[in-house]
Amino acid sequence: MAKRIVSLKDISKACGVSIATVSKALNDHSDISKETKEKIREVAEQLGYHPNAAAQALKTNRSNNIGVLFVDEANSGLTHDYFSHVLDSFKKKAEQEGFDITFINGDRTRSNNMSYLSHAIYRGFDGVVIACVDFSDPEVDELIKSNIPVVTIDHSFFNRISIVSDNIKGMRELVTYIYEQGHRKIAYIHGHEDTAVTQSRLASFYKTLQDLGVSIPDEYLLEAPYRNIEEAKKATDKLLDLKNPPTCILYSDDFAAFGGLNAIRERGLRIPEDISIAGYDGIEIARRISPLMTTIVQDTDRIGRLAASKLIDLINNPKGTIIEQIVIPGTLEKGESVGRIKRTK
Amino acid sequence: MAKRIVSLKDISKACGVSIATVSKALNDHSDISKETKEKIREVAEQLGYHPNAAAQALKTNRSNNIGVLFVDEANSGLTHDYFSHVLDSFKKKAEQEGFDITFINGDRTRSNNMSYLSHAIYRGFDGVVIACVDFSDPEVDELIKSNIPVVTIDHSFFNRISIVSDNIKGMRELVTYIYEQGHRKIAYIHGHEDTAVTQSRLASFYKTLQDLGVSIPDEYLLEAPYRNIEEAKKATDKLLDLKNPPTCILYSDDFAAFGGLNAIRERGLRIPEDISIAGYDGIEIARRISPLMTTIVQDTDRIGRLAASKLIDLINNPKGTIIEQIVIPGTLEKGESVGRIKRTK
DNA sequence: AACGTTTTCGAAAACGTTTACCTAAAATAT
DNA sequence: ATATTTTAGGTAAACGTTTTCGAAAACGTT
Repeated sequence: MAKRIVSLKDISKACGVSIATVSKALNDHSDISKETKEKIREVAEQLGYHPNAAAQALKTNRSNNIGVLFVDEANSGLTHDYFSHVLDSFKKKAEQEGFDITFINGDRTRSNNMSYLSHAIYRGFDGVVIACVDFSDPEVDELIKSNIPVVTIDHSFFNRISIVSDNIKGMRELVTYIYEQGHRKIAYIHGHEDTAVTQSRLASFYKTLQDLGVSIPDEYLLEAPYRNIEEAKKATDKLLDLKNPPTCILYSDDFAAFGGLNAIRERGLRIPEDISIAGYDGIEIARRISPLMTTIVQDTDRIGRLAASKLIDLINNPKGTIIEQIVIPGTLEKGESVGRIKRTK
Repeated sequence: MAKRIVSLKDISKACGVSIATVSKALNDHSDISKETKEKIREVAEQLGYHPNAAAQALKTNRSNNIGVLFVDEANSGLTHDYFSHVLDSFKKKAEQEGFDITFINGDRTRSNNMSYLSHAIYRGFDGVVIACVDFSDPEVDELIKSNIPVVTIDHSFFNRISIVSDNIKGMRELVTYIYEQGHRKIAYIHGHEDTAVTQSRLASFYKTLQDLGVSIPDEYLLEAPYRNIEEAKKATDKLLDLKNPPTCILYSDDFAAFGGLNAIRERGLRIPEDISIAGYDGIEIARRISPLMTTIVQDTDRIGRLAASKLIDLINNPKGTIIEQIVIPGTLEKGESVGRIKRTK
């Protein structure tokens, strides 16, 4: 870097005023005259001045930087459809409000090892958003319990703001719709049981069926990892091999549902004529190719935006911001992968 | 934040040594005795000391932070399959090397407006990686021409390191394979013409056909935005309506190819029996559902990793790092969406 | 015993800001 | 005319580091 970086001092010298005056002028304080301000701004521009985030952060204890912890089972929230959309929306909102986004280091192998919290303190994040992660991780817990403003997504903690997709309502609507199409033999290949998301959906699945007066055999419930086409296919095969197979299969997500689709097509069965399937999430591809997937479209845009906006509220007003759990409803996308069954009673 | 942040000074007081000694001990300098180092580290740990990135950056002019500029036409590199995978790989490598990743603000509407370069200077990024962007944007140009270490992805600039996917070879292999399957009437619905990627593929498409002695009518070439299922479908319809329709259609990417698939299925045609299609990128879903897409799998993992590793080389050794354009080959995934045509000569 | 060398540490400046407090002049009020 | 307030700007400390330089102490060598 041959180029020296131009600082307030350079401007102050060029303008014949003090450094303080320059700082105040650039920050539009009221105790600097209009003329001086203009002069200083002009010179700053001309000299190619850029403020120095590090110095500002050091002095003000404000980094204008938000830490993001997005990790999924596969250790990459980035390539995860649902979370990448949430993150994208979060990022847009945060940027509008003048914040930058930095990832909280997910690599546990590096030499200079730091816990999530250490990392957040080190970088001086004004706040942190957490999602898509093993919330039982003690490091995550440490971060959440710290005094850094935090918002969690799809998992709630005591006395912390969270934004969660309404899995209860989503699952209820989905199951009800399927029921209304005449299905009574409904299977569910759900995700890993120890996540809050799975638990909500599973509970709602049971509850809805019970309310509808439908009872299903235990063998209709299987577990397969989220977003895993292969495992979902295997589970589907198991269901199809049952003496009394289901007429409709729910999956943990749209991706997994494609695994089911593979299994079903491999047997020469048709969707939805011979068997129905439904996904969850509403990722683009599922809503664009045939058979259009019956699914719950999660409002990733709103989730991300709200997470950012609540976090920023919390940053700017730690005492005054109400701590709440915000539930964002999804919408049923009927699609065409669930067919109508004539009930002969 | 009621909690005072513990600094070197606190440690120095607790240990009865100077701040300088603490700093040196923590940084493992050779002029501090083993005993003192141990003592200091112990106290630091016990006091819950965390270094302050801002202070370090201010003093050393090193932020250990890399700026990422990933913007596509839809203004979100994050939800873009190809780029999110590249970014994910980049991030992993960078984190291993002790760097954090911060997005260079993409929002041009915010009040505190800054150019990309301003933003990079403001944050003191040690380096910058650019991809997925309108490279004709003057702001991008300004950033690239600056003296900040930079690596670009999928676009090359004079005297700058770039990592590019081998679109020439990829397209050649794809077209050659299709040719070998007997196709002579090959159409190409390509992406927007002013990107380097499109130009490479298009040139290779022409060249390969010429080498193979195949000539195709102008009407076989259409443009549709990348990753746009709707537009790809429309373009496909146009091709299918031709008096002399193609037997195989290439798309700008796998996503667009699904648009073609829709158009084709809507007419009751079968893939690949009645018509063949091929995508590009090799995104997961295309390789997992039937018909398995014939496509070129881009090595996103290697592209991201190399971009990070070259950028870090450049950061650590600005003079000594060779400036080169690294070309990463993709691999042909034969899939099953391109069928064999019996040639009756 | 005298000298040189090595080891270990500290003092202080510097990085680029912000801000509490001060001062001098100008404007206003009495 | 003086007293008071307002305006405009400056001084200097502080944020938490790193690093240069110097100095004292310990050690080794003749």
